[in-house]
Amino acid sequence: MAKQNTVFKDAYNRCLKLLADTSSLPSEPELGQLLGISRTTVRAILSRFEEAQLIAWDKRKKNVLRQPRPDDYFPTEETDSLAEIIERSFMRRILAGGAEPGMQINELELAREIGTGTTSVREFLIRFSRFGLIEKRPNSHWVLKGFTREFALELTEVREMFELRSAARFVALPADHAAWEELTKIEALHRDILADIDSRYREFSELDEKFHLLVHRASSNRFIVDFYDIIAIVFHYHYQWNKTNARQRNARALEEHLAYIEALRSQDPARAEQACRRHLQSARETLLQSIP
Amino acid sequence: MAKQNTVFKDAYNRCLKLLADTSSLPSEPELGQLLGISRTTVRAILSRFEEAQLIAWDKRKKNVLRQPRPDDYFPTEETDSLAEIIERSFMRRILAGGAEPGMQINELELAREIGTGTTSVREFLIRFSRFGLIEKRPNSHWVLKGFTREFALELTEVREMFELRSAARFVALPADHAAWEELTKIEALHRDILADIDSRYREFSELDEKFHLLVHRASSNRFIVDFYDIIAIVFHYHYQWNKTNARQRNARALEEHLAYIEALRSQDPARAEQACRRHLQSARETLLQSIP
DNA sequence: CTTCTGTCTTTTATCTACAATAGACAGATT
DNA sequence: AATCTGTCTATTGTAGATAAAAGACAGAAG
Repeated sequence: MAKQNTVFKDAYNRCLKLLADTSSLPSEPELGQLLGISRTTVRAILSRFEEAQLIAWDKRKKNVLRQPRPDDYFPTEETDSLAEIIERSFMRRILAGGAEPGMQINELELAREIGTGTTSVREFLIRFSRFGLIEKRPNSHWVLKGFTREFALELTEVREMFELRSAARFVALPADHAAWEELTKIEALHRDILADIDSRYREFSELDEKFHLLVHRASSNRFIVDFYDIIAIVFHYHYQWNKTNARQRNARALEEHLAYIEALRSQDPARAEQACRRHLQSARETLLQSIP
Repeated sequence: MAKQNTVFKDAYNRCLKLLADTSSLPSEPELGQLLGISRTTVRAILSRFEEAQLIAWDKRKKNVLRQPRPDDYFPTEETDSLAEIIERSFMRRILAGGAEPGMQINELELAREIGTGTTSVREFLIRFSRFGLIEKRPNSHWVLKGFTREFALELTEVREMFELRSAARFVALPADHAAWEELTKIEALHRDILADIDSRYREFSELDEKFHLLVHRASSNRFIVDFYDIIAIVFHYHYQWNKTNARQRNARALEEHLAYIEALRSQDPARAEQACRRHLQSARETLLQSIP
């Protein structure tokens, strides 16, 4: 195989859902827009729809013949891009599995294990190296630096610098900035989850990422915003395999977020800084506690 | 060609210099250490030396037969790694040439132009993307974000945060830390260059990088240290193609560095901060002036 | 005359192949 | 006993090939 057709399969699945709601599909360019793909792929999907007797397709007419059945969908495993597969597989090895710092990482072995070519693994490692967890020895292997205490401390140090600066910018945002509206939505979600914490605490992780990213964006600084990727990925995977006290931890963070949000909304720099510091402090402690 | 033998050629050239100083070469492992290469490559070099009648090689005896001549060396163009070639070529296009923000970057075209395979170009772009100057549209081209005023402002904002923090750490370094000794050496170099500024001002660039890297290292934070790569590469290439007032600019920076170094050595946090701020301020102004 | 479709070309994502380089091991040498 | 060399194997860096996806353009349809 030269290229996985995951774009096609994923868009096909999403297009099946669109199809469930109408009696005829829109034009090819419009579908492309809607699904975020090129017309080439749109046409591939339409062809397949026709073959599967889902639509009757003649030029501009794309009439729906029947509702999609569950077995019309491609299995979800097939819709993940190779990069996602490699990322998950790799993160499991280094964050969940007992990966010792100093361990060598072998491109070929990794590729064999994941069942892909070396090129993709290599490109993943290059992209991943900016997270500071691995390092390349030229003409030789990669070295795992490990998800250690020092790593967590260095990460949180920068995070705190950046988030404090971003929070300071946030309170100075003009009243008509879209971020305020976004903040309101996020606040409401916090209250929703908190009201039903026992069954919904798992949704916190995603919300956390959204909230902090919103704050970081206020910095209008690409380096600060980009750095948040590192934080997000580390927290995402780390807590995914480390669920001790998840309910309690998330409940506390939700409360802190609410105080933080209120402080931001007050537009008082000192209050915002204080609330931000308090939350970052406890986030840091929680992270450090969970590292052996 | 599967792999360029630049490691071999570069090490060959360096080994020729070693050969000029002795009548017999050390053991293979020792040579490997000295040149930073594996024994396989050492043996390849020794074989070639033998062919070129430079040495008589029999097991442990590697007697020098004659002094190397200029034409024994490989031309320097052949000793640059592919990554270096691609980097230079690319940086010239985007920093020197009139590259408009929003311009599309095409892997295939770039590869053809440089005369290399797409894989290497692709990997370079991935590595380079962390500098915030380009961005990938998945399944499609890269977009040049451009070396604009905003870029410079965002870069310097983070730089200032990081360097202030690092300088604060520096003054707190224990007296026996190797950084102090390094600082003394760097200071001496500053004075040397300043004493003969008219003919040596071009050496500033390299010294500047060394000095600031030393300061950043005091942070003991990999993210801060790694970030300095971005600053270094941007300044390096930018001033390489932008030499207006280079002599004057460098002289001023040298003076500021000396004040900054003295402040660091005083171990007084307030003085260090002040000197650091002053220098960063003028570095920022100089950079912004040079962007249209 | 604007938007759509059919067709064609170009580029990207990925695999495979192979020379350069690194690295391992056993026997030779000091 | 320690270090070195000869030989062999494994991995990396890079090119080239190919299917998937993007994108360009002319003619068709509203």
